Amino acid sequence: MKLPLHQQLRDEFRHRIETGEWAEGTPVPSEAQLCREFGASRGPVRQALAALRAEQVITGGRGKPPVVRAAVASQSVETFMSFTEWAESIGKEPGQRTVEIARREAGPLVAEQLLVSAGEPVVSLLRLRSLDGEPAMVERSHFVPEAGNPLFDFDTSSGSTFRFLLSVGVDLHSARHIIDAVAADAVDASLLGIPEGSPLLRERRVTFSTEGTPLEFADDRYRPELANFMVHNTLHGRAPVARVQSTRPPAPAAGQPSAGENP
Amino acid sequence: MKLPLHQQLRDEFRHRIETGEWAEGTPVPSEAQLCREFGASRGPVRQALAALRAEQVITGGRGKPPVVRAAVASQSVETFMSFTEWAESIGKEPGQRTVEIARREAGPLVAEQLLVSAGEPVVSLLRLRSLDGEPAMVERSHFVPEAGNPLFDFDTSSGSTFRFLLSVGVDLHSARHIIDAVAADAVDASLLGIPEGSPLLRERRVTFSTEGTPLEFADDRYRPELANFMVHNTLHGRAPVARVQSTRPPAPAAGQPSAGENP
DNA sequence: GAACGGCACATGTATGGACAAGTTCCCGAA
DNA sequence: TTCGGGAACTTGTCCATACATGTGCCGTTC
Repeated sequence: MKLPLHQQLRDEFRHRIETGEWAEGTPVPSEAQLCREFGASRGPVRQALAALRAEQVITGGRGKPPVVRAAVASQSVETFMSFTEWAESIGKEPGQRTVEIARREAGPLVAEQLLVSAGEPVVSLLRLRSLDGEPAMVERSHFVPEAGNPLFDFDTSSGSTFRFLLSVGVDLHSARHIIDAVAADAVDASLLGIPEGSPLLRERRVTFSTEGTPLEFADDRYRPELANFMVHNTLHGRAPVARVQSTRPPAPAAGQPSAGENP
Repeated sequence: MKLPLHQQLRDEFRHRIETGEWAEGTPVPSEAQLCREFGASRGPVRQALAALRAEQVITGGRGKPPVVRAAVASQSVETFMSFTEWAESIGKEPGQRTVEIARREAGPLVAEQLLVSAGEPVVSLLRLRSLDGEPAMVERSHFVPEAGNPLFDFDTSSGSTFRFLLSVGVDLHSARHIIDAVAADAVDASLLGIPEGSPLLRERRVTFSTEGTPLEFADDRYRPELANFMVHNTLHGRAPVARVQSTRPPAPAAGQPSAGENP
C-alpha cells in the first residue's frame, strides 16, 4: 500500500460509517481503542478523525467521544449532486419522465461548455422530474459520448442517472454550479404545468472528471416553490452548500397544478 | 492568554498575511524557522498552517514551502457577505440609494426569522443597489435594534453597511442563505426598471452572532442578468460558494432601463 | 556548455510520551 | 433519597525525535 496511514484510516472510518457499522448518533470507539485495533499511534488516528470532522461527518469535544452525525449532514454532497437522492432524503417520491434522449451534434453553447468542437456528437437528455408526482424540475443534460453512451443501456425513467453512471465507472468527480433565475419558456411551462413567463430557479452545472475534463453540462430549472438552495457560511472558513426543500409549500393542500395554457 | 498555542499561531499568521508582512505569492518562513521564532515545536506550527491551508489561504507541497495565495481566494467570504466588496472585486462601481430606513414594529415574518415577538421594534432598510450606475439589486434588510441602531449614525447611501457594522463592533459571525427565484413585484419593477413579473434571483439571508442569535434578516433580489451564485463541489469534501458575475451580459450596450410602469 | 548526480533543506508521516481539561459514572456521606 | 466528590476515562494540547520523500541547487563530469 502506498497510501499514508492516516488516509487509510480516514477511508476505513468513512467506510464504516457509510456501511452503518458505526451507526449515526452513536459514539465512535475511543482513540486508544482505534490505536490498539490498527496498531498505530495517536497521530494518524487523530489526523483521520480530524479529516472527518472537517467534513462534518463526526462531531467531537473535549472529554466527549466523537459522535457520528446525522446522515443528512454527511450526504449533503450526494443529495446535492443527485435529484433522486435529494428527493429521498426529504421523504418524497422522486419521479422522472424522459421526454427525449438523443445523440446529436453539439450546438455552440454545449460545445463551449463541454470543451468539444461544435458539431461533435453529444448525448442529450430532456427529463421532467417530479416530487410525489408533482412536476418540480425540467432537466436538460448534455453528456460527452464517453459518459453519455451508457445511458442508452439504462431506463432513464427508472431512477438516478447519477448513481447509474457512477456504477458503470464514469468518473464523476466534481462540479461547478451557477445558480440564477429565468422565465419559463413554452417548453418549461408545458412540462411543469405553470404559466409561461413564471420565474424559475435555474442551476447550470458542469460536471468534471478527476482530471478536470467536462463530462456533463446541464440546465436544471426548478419551480421555486418546491426547491431552493441553502448555504451556510461563517466569517472565517468556507461554506458548504445544500439543496433544501422550500420553506413555504406551494399551496395549502397539494392541489392539481393549474393546467398550463400553452402548446 | 488562554487560547491554545496553535490558535494563537494561526491568528498571528493570518494577521501577518492580512497586513502584507507575508506578501501574497511569496513563500512563508519554514516550519523550523517558525518553531525557533515562537519557541514552539512543530506540532502547533503545523496545526496552525493546516488550518490556514484548510481555509485556502496558503498552499503547500512536499519539499516546497507554503505560499501565500492570491487575496481573492481568502476574500471569498467577505465578497459573498458584502455587496460592496463583491462589486469592487469584479471591478465595478458599487452604488446604493437608500429608499427608506425606519424603526417599526416587526411583522410576523420578520419576527419569526429574527426570533423576536411580533410587535417588537426592528430597524428596516430598503435600498437599491447598483453596479456602475445600473440598478442591480433590491435589498430589504431588517435588523434587531442592537445591530440596527448604529445605522442611524451612518450614511447608508455611502458605502458598505457590512463593513460599518463590523467596525462598530456588531458581532456578525455567520449566515444562512436561501436562494430561489421570484417574480418582480411592483416595487421591484419600479426600482430596477424592469417589467413587473420579471424573474429575479432572490437570496434570503439570516445573519447570526457568534452565540447564534439572529441579528439581520434580509431579502435581496438580483437581476439575474447581473448576478448569479456559483458553487464548486467534489464528491468527497465540502463546497465553498461565491457570488459571481453573470456570464452573459444583459444587453449589447447598457441601454437605459425601460422605465417601470407602476406607482 | 549541457546533462547528470548528489547534497542540503523542505515538508509529510509516524512514534511515544506527558500533561491539561472536560465528561461520565459510581459510591459514599448527609 | 439526594447531593457531592472523586476516580476513571476521553479528548485536547504540546514536546522531542526519527525517518521518508520531494524540491532546488551546486558542482562534477562528459
